[in-house]
Amino acid sequence: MSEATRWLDGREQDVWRTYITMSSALTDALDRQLQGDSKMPYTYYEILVVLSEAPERSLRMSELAGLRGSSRSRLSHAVSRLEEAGWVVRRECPTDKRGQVAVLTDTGFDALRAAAPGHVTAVRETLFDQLTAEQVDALGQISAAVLRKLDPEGTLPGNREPAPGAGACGQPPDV
Amino acid sequence: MSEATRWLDGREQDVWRTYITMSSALTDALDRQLQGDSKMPYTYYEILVVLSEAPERSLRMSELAGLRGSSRSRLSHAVSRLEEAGWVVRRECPTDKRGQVAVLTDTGFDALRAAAPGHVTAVRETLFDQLTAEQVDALGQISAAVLRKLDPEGTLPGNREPAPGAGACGQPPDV
DNA sequence: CGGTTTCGATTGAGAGTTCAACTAGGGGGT
DNA sequence: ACCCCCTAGTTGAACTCTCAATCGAAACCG
Repeated sequence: MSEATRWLDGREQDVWRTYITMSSALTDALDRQLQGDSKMPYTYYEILVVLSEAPERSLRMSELAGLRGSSRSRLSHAVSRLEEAGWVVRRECPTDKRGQVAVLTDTGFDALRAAAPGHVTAVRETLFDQLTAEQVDALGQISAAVLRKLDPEGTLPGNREPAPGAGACGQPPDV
Repeated sequence: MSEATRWLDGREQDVWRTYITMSSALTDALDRQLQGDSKMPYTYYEILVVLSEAPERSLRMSELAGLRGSSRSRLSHAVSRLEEAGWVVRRECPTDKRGQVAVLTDTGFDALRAAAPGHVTAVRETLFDQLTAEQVDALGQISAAVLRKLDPEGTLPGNREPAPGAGACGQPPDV
């Protein structure tokens, strides 16, 4: 606090402004695409993806929250909403009576399978099709470096080594 | 639509997951820092920044919305909120009776000046301090490439050539 | 064991965003 | 003038997210 602020120089300001504008425009575009085509916000899509890859297509609430870097409260609200849609159900946890387990239903899996192609196509067209192979590599390294700072423990997906079953997001949902 | 979906390969999935996780964690962190230290969400901070750089520290509502890539509705709600805080006032536009002009107040400017150091420090520590000079360059080019696709007309800040008075975001607010 | 603390999860209120109306003023064209 | 349409901006409802408060269940401890 006693240190003088290290302001950004001209180049850094340019990069920052361009990055933050691109970043919000990109998530906006993906959100709109999913909401329009599949009636689900992007954050809910991510929940379905994570569940679809989990064993038994089910996860404890707090594991799900941790994997998604979202608060317990947010997840609780979200799962309530997904339950209304019939895409997820809550079950009691057999080993811990405080716990709840979220399970992806068949309907939810179908909804995910229907939503995936449009989403992946949007990601490919807006992001990967605009970049060279070297830029894709660079983006991966840059993201990993920043993420290490934001999440030193490496609990978020995409941080540290690729997770064991890490497919997802861009893959066709497994049969 | 008749084309087969071009799914992401393993490397692309990794990059995408890492990027999207980093990106949301970064905006979350910045939002939290600003909300905690300065009682304003990041989107409102951006509005104050844009206003502070405009001539007379004032802009038409729709110009402000365009520059920020946000909807008119969103901006209208936001300005209402900023007006309650005493940071912005609305004035009628002299040349167009439909129009409204948002003007940054002195109080608003002081709030911005107070918020800037903490925000810039957070950006520097989480982003720029984690990257090499080459990576900063690469990030700028990657962001610009994706933004060209998302905003072909180049109306958003950070797209196309650096705007005339483009300082902002990382600079000490001008006296 | 009883008592306290911590943990897993939910709830409700408050704030921000989106979307679809809606109001009102400008700008042609005839 | 008049009519039609487009533009600028606002509004309210529905939805998501955050934060603080809450509650029951586990874990810990003397």
